Amino acid sequence: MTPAVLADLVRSTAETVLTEHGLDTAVLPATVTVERPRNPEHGDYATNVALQVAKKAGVPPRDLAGWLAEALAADVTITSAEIAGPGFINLRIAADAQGEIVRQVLDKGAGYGKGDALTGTRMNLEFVSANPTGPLHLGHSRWAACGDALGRVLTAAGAEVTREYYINDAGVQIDKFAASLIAAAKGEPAPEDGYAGAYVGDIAAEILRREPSALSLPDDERTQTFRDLGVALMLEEIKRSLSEFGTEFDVWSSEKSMYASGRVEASVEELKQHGHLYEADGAWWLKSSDLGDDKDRVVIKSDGVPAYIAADIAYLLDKLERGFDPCIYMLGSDHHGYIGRLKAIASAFDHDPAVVEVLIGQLVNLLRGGVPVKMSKRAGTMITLEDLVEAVGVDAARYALVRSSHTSTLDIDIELWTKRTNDNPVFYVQYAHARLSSLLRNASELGLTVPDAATTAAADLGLLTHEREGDLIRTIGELGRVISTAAELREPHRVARYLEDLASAYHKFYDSCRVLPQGDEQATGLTTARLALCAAARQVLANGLALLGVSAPERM
RNA sequence: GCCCUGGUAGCUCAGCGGAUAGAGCAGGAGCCUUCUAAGCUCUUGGCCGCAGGUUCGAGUCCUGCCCAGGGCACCA
Repeated sequence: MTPAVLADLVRSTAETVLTEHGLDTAVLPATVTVERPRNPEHGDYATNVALQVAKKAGVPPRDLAGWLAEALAADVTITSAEIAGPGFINLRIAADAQGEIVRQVLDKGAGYGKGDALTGTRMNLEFVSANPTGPLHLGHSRWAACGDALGRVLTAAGAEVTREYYINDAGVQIDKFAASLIAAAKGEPAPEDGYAGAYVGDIAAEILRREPSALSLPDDERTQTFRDLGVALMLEEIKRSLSEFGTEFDVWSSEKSMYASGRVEASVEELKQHGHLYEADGAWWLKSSDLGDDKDRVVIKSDGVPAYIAADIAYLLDKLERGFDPCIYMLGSDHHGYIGRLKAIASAFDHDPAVVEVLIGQLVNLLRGGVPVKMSKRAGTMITLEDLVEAVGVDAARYALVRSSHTSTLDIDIELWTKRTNDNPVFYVQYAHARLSSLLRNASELGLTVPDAATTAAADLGLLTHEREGDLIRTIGELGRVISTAAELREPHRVARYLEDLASAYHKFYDSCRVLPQGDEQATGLTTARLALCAAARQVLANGLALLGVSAPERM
């Protein structure tokens, strides 16, 4: 009896009950809420459906709850159904019915937890998109971890996801970068407004290694060489950092290519023809204030050069033409002003502005023992992704970044995330997986059969009646809902929190339920059932960690 | 001035309108001849920033205010 099956049972029972009392079944929601109560005394599951529909149905909630409870209690899978409070129904599930959750995990394996809530949606997920003018810093790291995890979660919920990185390889910042590289190559200090940091010197040196005569080229060619090689090398390094961080992209889009391919010109022309652009003070403006934005935006500057937004327009149109809905942008809080203009652009192309979905991430601070870490060897003042990974490792870095809601600022304390105790959530969760792996290895060494998809039928899961067993099974049963909720709300941190609950449920089970026989004891049916539960718990931990891109170690 | 995001235990943070608001850490007291003690158990600790409103029911939704961070370019 999975939560979804239980919800269906409650709904269909409610339908029957309403009909029997001559009431309209249309008042029932499409899916009724069945949740695990915080207080275990309130049962295994509880439903508030009577409270929800009583008013619409025109009956007192407790009366409706009473009828429903009586009908539910008649089902063989339900051992008790009691009315509580204003009209909740608290349910207890028969152990063998509940054991079906374990069977389902073993049956589906790595696929357990996947759903179809988002099946049929083609999503574009753009994240990181850091300028190729410097290494990835902490803010980018947050998006690398959250974006990657969100991509995995959305995919698990059935969406078709394209992960995309937009390379700002055109414009003024790139020119400044090139100028900084040239200065560094000459051994001169960085120009004002240029890029400092040790990496500039490294890249300049690499350019000179590849093109020893680069400095003596004519000005135009020299700038061109340093710009192109510099961007290529920086991008290479960014890609390597991301790859080592376990974050992969499907599509790398280039701002420069938006111009080269004529997309910028074409999309601007299209806006003109639709009457969304007007000329004033020698510039072309997008009439975005008519489309929900705060103000109008200059698209073509009075000197005839397209403004930055021109490429954004071309790029969004490109995404829309590729058929994505929604187009998700993960941006730092300093870019929240983008929301209005991006939605305005979508509107200008006759799309629902809701096609543009912007997630705004707050800052990340790095601390050591409560003291802010300030300097980075590499980037001068910024702390880089590689600094973070060097300090705590990939698993802890990813987990720390994805564990909290991206809407709140985040403090990551190096001291905490390198601890090997349960202060450190990633170790707590990984330890549960390692502990389970060890237990299952020991079972095999004892010659015991650990139930799998093929042999699960032999296990009598109705023997799992201990409170801690039930709690662990029901927690395992939540993965599907956690994934669909995390996907729909775009909140991958829910997966991490869930894993901590699951690890806790497992550790508590482990503490009070002996699995393997000791001494001269013989394995019993309970041994087999508990091994099945352990195999399922391990699978679910592994599935959840995979969604976060964090490893599930066999040993620690 | 306008916009965005926070404000929940000493600290770091959960909490998709539900019951007596949670976890970890920190403080206090316990549990290893036995499957990994990187674990578990008990315990101390709350005007959920403030004030109204909607609701059978508000930490959660709405309005106003206070505080903190960020943003409001013919920059990218």
